[in-house]
Amino acid sequence: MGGTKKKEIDQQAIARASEAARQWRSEVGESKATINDVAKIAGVSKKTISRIINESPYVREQTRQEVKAIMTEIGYVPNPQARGLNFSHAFLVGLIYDNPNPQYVVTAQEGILDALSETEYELLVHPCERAKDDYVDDIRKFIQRQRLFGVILTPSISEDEAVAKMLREIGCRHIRIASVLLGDPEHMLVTNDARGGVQAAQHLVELGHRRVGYLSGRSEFRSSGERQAGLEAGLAAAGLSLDPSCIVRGDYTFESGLQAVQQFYALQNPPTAVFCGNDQMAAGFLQGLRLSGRRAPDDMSVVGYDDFMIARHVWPRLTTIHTPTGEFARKAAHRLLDQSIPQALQDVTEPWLVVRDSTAPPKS
Amino acid sequence: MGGTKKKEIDQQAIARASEAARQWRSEVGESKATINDVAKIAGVSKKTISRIINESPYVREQTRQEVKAIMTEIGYVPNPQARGLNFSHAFLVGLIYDNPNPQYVVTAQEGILDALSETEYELLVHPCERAKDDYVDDIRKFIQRQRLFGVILTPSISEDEAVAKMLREIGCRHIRIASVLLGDPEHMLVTNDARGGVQAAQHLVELGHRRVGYLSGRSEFRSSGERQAGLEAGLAAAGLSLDPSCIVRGDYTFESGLQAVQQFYALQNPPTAVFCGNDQMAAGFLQGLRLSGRRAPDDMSVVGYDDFMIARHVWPRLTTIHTPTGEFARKAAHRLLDQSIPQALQDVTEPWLVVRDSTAPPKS
DNA sequence: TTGCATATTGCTACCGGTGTCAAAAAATGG
DNA sequence: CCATTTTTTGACACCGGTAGCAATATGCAA
Repeated sequence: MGGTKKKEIDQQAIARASEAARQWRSEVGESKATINDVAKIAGVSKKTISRIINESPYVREQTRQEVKAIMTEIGYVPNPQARGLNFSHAFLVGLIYDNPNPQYVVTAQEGILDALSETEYELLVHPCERAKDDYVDDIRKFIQRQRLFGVILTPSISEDEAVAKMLREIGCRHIRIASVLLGDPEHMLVTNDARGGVQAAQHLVELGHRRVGYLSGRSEFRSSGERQAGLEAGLAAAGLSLDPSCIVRGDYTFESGLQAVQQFYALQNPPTAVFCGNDQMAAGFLQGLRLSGRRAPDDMSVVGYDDFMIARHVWPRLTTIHTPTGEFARKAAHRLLDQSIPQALQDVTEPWLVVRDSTAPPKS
Repeated sequence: MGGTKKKEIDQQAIARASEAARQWRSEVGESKATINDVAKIAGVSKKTISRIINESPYVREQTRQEVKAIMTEIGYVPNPQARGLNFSHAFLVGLIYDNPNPQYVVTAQEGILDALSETEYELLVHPCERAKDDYVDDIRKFIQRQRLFGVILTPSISEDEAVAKMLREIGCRHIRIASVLLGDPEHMLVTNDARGGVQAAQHLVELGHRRVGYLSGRSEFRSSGERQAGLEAGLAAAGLSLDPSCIVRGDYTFESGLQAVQQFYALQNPPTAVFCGNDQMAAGFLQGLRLSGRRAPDDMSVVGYDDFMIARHVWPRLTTIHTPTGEFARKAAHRLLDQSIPQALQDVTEPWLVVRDSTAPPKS
């Protein structure tokens, strides 16, 4: 042991430092220590402690170890506010979202928190309403007030160029998770929803469907358009096409899925399968089928998108496209903090198909 | 107008101050202003500005208005980090949760954010795992590192006395949202789940059910016990009782609801109605019924708890107990910040029954 | 007009860290 | 051994605010 450094480390000195810290703690009690306390105990200047906190190379290894021992002993943690005051940013990351789906929000949140867990950063959540006309300003204030280090945006707010412009202007670091590349790739993480659409199309085509409908989501969400584009591409690859009359407008809610059933069956030539823009609508669609005395997949095959819990809770359980939301969120956080992306996340770049019970070959 | 104050306000002076601010802004550009800038423009010391920020009464009304005009003009916002450094707490509130239900988390979160929206506080989220053996320490570090102003806890972590004890020790303000009164009422917000159980019982009794089962949730959650106790009390009021054999253990997940069906039907005398500890399990229960060729409410009535979205998404739609989660969260936030509770929230103290399609009189 | 109480305001130190730059200590070379 | 270079360290100002207390301004009674 030892000898890997230029100098031998004086373990005794470290033990002595540790002992001094223990004594300090017994004298002062449980009060939270500051950098000054650590400096006093270690008998060095606070600047040296600061260097150790910031992992500066200009500290003798011996000194570093003694101070670290003291820090551990007295449970010293640098005050992020004081640090932030100098760095002109807080050690806080913001999550800005307007997605109404709670599962999306929580999943993204936990992904980010997971990436942040080993750092000194914490997560601030900030829902926003694009309906309000001052939402861009609201976000700006949120960032500037708390001097955020950076923000992560999720659809649909991530797809809003007005927000992106504002972020550029105020010089706020950011990562946008969106279904398609919009601005500087540097700031984007693309979920590639068109690929999911293609897979849905392939699945349905393989089952033998020739006439497929699409239930779109809210137009502010690019994802809806991307998923549709993917569906069209997938159908085209099989020599099929998406009949415009087979496109029904939804808004990503359960209710819109419910109502869409009537619209599809009002067509003179209804499709045999419907690809829904998300699971919520697909769940509503299934309920709508049942309300009209029909059943999936016997009367119509249904494919969802997202693979959230609801997909397994409905009956029949939904065939859907799985989006690795949590993984994307983790990636976004790592990117935001300029960390390397863990190997396990490297490969996660695309959605994939999950086949359950809501799809089958067409009856006729 | 005017004259309500002892002194007349010199509007011209205010206009002049405003003009000076405008000029400063045009000279300096978009850089963010500090208290020093404001002081310089106003021609007073920064302490005076500080007084105005903190709404000290020891400022001449004239001065206050001039300075406020300047602040508005240059868009000055005090740096919460610098302020926090003095107040020895950040302007941050933490939400500590371990509830696996995304909808619960998001609803609570948005309730808190709503209450916080008019304040200078922001919300930090912190999920935790009680399974880990250092979770109390983890929470403590979270609070101390960021110098949180206070925290709001939700079940089940809110029902953990070890955490409450730690919070008391480190002197951290906190509000615990729980189903039953546990510690100091000062720090508790009680959702009164037993009342919900009573209502479920009453509903089923009124429909004519004489034999009712209970599907319990995870034992760390007091809510499960409370809901059961309410059910028992409600049945007792009608001269009925909860047969211990009719109590099946679940864990609040969909899957446990699914599996519970078999267990109830394995009884030699199955109940005609089952009260499930939450909606997720009730949804699973409905699916379990269907998988075994049965239907609610024909073969069995099912009541859920929470009234989250899932209750309307399943088929038949769930009769359930509505918990005003968001309102409780808002209340908690107001209490934490020592604000008065808005009138609209005053009355919201108890859950209520929502009748949908999963309950009906027993067949036989 | 003076004298004293009260209302306003500013000076200085400090919260807990970091940047700059120069000094002190240690290593190197001849 | 001394001069020179490289490492390590510390003194001091400062980040953007707040606290304590003294200083100044103002009001009012006498």
